[in-house]
Amino acid sequence: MARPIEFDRPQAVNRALSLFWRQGYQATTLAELLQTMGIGRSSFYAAFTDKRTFFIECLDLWAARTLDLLQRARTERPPMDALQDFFERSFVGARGAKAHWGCMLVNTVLEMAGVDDELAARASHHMGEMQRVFQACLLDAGATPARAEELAAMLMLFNEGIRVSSRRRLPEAQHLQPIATTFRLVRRAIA
Amino acid sequence: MARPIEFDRPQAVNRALSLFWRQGYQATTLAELLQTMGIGRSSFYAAFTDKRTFFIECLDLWAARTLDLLQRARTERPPMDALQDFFERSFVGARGAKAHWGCMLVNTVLEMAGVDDELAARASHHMGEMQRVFQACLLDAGATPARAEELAAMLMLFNEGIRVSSRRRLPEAQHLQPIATTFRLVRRAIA
DNA sequence: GCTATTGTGAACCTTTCGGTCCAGAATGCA
DNA sequence: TGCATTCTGGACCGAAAGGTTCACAATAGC
Repeated sequence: MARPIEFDRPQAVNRALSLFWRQGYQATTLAELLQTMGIGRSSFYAAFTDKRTFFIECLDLWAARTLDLLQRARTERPPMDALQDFFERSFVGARGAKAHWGCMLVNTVLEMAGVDDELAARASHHMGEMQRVFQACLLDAGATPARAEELAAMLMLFNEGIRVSSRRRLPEAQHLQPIATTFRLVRRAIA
Repeated sequence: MARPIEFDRPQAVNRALSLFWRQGYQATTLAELLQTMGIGRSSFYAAFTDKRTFFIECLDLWAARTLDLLQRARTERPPMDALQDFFERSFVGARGAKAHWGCMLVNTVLEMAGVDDELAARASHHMGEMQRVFQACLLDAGATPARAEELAAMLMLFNEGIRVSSRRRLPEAQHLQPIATTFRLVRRAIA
């Protein structure tokens, strides 16, 4: 054997993911990626094939993590609380700035639809998986199957809206109040 | 005097606007614009300064037209019907394909936030104007001022969601049903 | 019909993009 | 210690981006 990989792969991926999340695919240049990741060009191409392939890896990772977060919350609290928390966290954001980055899936759908439909479709597919978890939460909360499906579709629409809104940098009150309004209506529709 | 402008300015702007609407700012190249508009490079720069300035002109035009459409509908039907029509039209789309282009304001916010904040803020500002019209419709429909403000914020969130969803190319039923669900809830909240 | 004026097309420029290549450095093993 | 292996930094590349320049062409006024 010879020289092993010298950079911290997961850390480098994490840093790059943040860039893609914040700026999107097109606006993120290779030079920025390399600087953020702290590696050279050839190391990048040796490890990740190319920019587009690497973006897909980041996208899938983001989706897996978000899905996992939602699933875990579902085991720790009442299902509707887990859902509402998930939505509110989209604004407050665990670590400040990320609150304004929206949802990488939504960002990707809007940026790439009509430009690179394969990327857009992949992001859209992950959103479908999220919607299924919404539906499962609503079922747990006692909704009928038909009602759970209907409300899950509505919540996904709402999720998309929230993720757009969170990129607008409005006063925080303008964000949280509509969530409260919506969940009040949804909870009532289940009961 | 000498040679007057030889191309049809409004027509050229319309064609370019469609490109920007569908593909966004970054993915639309100058070469594509020129070909679609049917003019040469120097004519473009003479008439529109540069790509970014021209994009702003298109963005403002899109916003003005959409606002006008909504305002006009408000004078022709009951206010809640005008609103619901506006939302449903976002999917059905007067002329087919445009239904999948979403909302140029939403698209711009998501593409440019964190990349060109001035463009994102301008799009966001126009969305604020739309929200004020939503609010006026709700007032006309008999909501109290406080309730109208609350529901308008919720509808704007919904609008954002719908415009994202419309770019996902899902089966049409998956679109229209959540709108019906939502408006059922909103109408009940007013009464 | 001549001339001053001004819009136009095409060639050109600079920068930056994503991607390739290669010499050399750092390791594991004999 | 020396050799084979393989990862790395940086120079390099062609393509394409947005933007500029300029000679020419078409008009209006005389």
